Formats: sequence, C-alpha cells, structure tokens
Amino acid sequence: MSIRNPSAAGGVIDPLSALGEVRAYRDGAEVCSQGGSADCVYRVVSGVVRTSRLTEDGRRQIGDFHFAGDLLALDDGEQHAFTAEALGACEVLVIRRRTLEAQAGQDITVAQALWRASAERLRKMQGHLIQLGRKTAIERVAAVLAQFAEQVERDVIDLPMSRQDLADYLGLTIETVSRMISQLQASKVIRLTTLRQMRICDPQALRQLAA
Amino acid sequence: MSIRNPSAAGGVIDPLSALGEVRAYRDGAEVCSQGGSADCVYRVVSGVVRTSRLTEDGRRQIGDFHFAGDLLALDDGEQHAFTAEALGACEVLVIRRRTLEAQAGQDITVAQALWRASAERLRKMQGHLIQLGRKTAIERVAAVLAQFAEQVERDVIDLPMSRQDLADYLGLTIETVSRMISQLQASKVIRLTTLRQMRICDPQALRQLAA
DNA sequence: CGAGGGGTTGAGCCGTTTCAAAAAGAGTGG
DNA sequence: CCACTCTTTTTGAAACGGCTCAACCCCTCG
Repeated sequence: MSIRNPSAAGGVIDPLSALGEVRAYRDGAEVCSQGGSADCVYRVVSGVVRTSRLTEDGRRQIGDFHFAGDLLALDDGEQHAFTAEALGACEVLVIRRRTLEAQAGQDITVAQALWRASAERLRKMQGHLIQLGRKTAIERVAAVLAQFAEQVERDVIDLPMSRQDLADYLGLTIETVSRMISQLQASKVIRLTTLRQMRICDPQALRQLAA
Repeated sequence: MSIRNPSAAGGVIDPLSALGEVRAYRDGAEVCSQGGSADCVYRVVSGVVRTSRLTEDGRRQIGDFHFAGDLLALDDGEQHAFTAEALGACEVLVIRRRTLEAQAGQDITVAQALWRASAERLRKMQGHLIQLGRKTAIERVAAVLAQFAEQVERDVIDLPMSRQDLADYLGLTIETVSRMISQLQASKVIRLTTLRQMRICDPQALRQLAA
C-alpha cells in the first residue's frame, strides 16, 4: 500500500534493498513481460507500475497499480504471469529471484517480509475480486477513486493512468468509466481540475457510493 | 491445486502436519468466520472447503473452492477476511498461527512452503480475476467446469457445490449459471447424469468455450 | 400424498457495451 | 503564439447480455 519502507519504519535496516539494484524506467517502459522467464522480483521505489495480463484474444485485465514499497512478481513460477509497465517515470529495485530465495533461506526477516508482502497482495486482490464479481459500474469507479484518495491522504488526487487503464482494472469499458466520472462530477462528489487530476469534494458521499 | 502433499512427494516429511491437529467438519460447518480473529491457518486434508466473503449489503463472492492439500487463511491479518465452510464432510488440519510463525522462523522448509503456497494462491486468484473482469457468462461456466475436470483428471465430474455457489464464484446469478449449463448440454458438450454430476462429452469444445 | 427446497425455464427490463461522432488536449512545426 | 494533426476523452443512440421476477419442475423427505 502506501508504506514506503516497512522495515525501516521499525528501525530495522531494510533487508531487501541490499539484494538488488535500482533501475530507472521511463513512461511506458516494460519492467517485465508476461510469459518471460521469471528470474527477478521487483519492488517499486518511486513512481507507479501497472501489472496487466492479456488473454489470447486480446482482452486485457489490469492486476493492480503498484506504488512505492509494493513488491511485484512474488506470485510467478517459471514465467511471469503478468506484464509490468511504468506509468510515468519510475525507479524499481530489481532482485534476482535466486538471490532472494537464497537469502530467504538464511535470513528469517527476509522470509517473513516475503510472506507478509504476499499476504498483503492476497488481501488486496480479494477486494478486487469482490469489485469485479459483485459491484456495479458506479461502485467500482467510486471505490477506486476513494482508494487513491486514501492512499495519498489528500482530497486532490492525480491519476497516473489513462481511462483505458482504469477500465481494464475495473472490468468495464472506457466509455462506461468516462460516464461514471461525469456522473460523479454532475452530482458534485468530485471535480476534475484536469483530465488526470481531480478534487474529491464530498469524500463521505464517495465512500457511500463505493459501498 | 490437486497436489495432495507437496512435500511428501519429494520424499521429505511434510513439515506442516506435525504443527496442528486434524478436525472433522460436517456439511455446511464453519471452519472459520469472516471478521473472526485470525489465529489459525488451515489445510484441507479431505473434502472441499469454500471460502466466501459477504459485503455489508449481503452480496456474496466466493473466493475459491479448496481441495485436499490447499492452504487457507494465509492472507489474513488480524481478522479473517473470508468465511470458510465445509462442502460435504471434510477433514481440515488446523494450525495455530503463532505456532506456524514460530516454526517458520526456525525451519526454512516451513517458511518456503508458506511462500510457495501463497504464490500458488496468488496465481490462481489472477486467473479468477480475469474471469470476473473480462469473460462472458458462458466462458466463465465453461472454464470452471474445465478446471474441475482437469483437477480430477476425469471426464466425469462431481460438483460438491450448489448452483448458487457456482454463481457466487463466477459473479453471475443462479439463473444465468443454470442457463449456461443447459446450453452446454444442448450443444452436447456436457451431459448431466444427476444435478450434481456431469460427464464432459467434448473436452476440447469445453476448453475452446472457456477461451 | 403433500410440503419444501433446489434447479430450470420464460418474459421483460435495465445496465453496460457497442458503434459513431464530437469535443478536448497534447504534440509539432511554422 | 497559432494552425494542424493525432490521440484521448466525452457524449449520444441503439443493441445486447445478464438480471429480475415469476412460474414451473423435479427431487427428497416427512
């Protein structure tokens, strides 16, 4: 979530950062590719990374938007199940999987960090599952906006992703997302300042709509 | 998935079974409850367990159907995010979370088993996510049936769950699930022997439909 | 035999998608 | 700074897939 450096927060040296190198990615750059051999694990240092998966016939589902501190590709076996791409400029800590596994075998704090990170991903994914399975369009859009607002702890949120990205995250079409945003604006719950920035005018109403 | 005892397969003694006790549950019995304090982790020994989550207004989403060997509640923090219930008679290995964490701190094989189990859940959940976000009703139903058939490696599959369970797993209504099953039967892809048992007549067509 | 619970089927409705076009930005070169 | 183009977003109208509501069926059980 929004924890920048979970381990450092407890006064402990972050056990992961020493295991890999930080790489910079520019907007749209591919961090790893679906189907590619999964020999690395990633942690977002700065910026936002989107993970997505393509079906054979071209339908896309976005797994999540990952912010600083989030670990990626924990779930992969032989091959990456997801493509990860930078939304805007990003820095990502890249760790070789073998290095990480070796370290997890020696260092308990590493093993626990991995387990905890996996558990957090699982929890987030469960929420996503309910969104897609049981919520209406307006609920999904309201929920994702509320989530972003909570993450930055502000009423003004910047959207690093396109409407298409939002649609593919929410299991909707771009048109439906656009309509829901317009609807939220019409009912004075939010107000767009630019296409990619909005102000939550009525956070309570937004949470209510998110159900 | 269908791995009965991943560790024993490699000739190693299963590191988890010694850490808890096996309990028996009868049909419909609750293994753990959403919102209840998450002080245990579970592994299905025999039978099928369904995990589900209820929204405040009563909508239900089933997370998964868990078969022998599957670990449950790995994802939970303070409270269980899901309710787990027995579908038919079940045996479940119940392990205290504190015991497990302590053991994971000492025994690398335990820590790795946990990580691997989490990774597997994560992967399975990603598939589920695409189903809910991007697939049509017929594709979802075909996919879950194909999945069951693959699991038991037979063309005759027993459904331990009700139509309502299937609907809540697939993000559909009971009527739609029923219609899709009828449709599959009309097109000779499957054939119901009883309400809860069917024969896959054309496995290839089923996979095709699952997309 | 009657009651009750799951499952199926039908008709009509509604929310989301689809297709199409206009509007608003963003980027480029003069 | 303005014209021009290209892309993204918004809006509109119509079609469609899945949902809702309701009746019916089929078992099981008492």
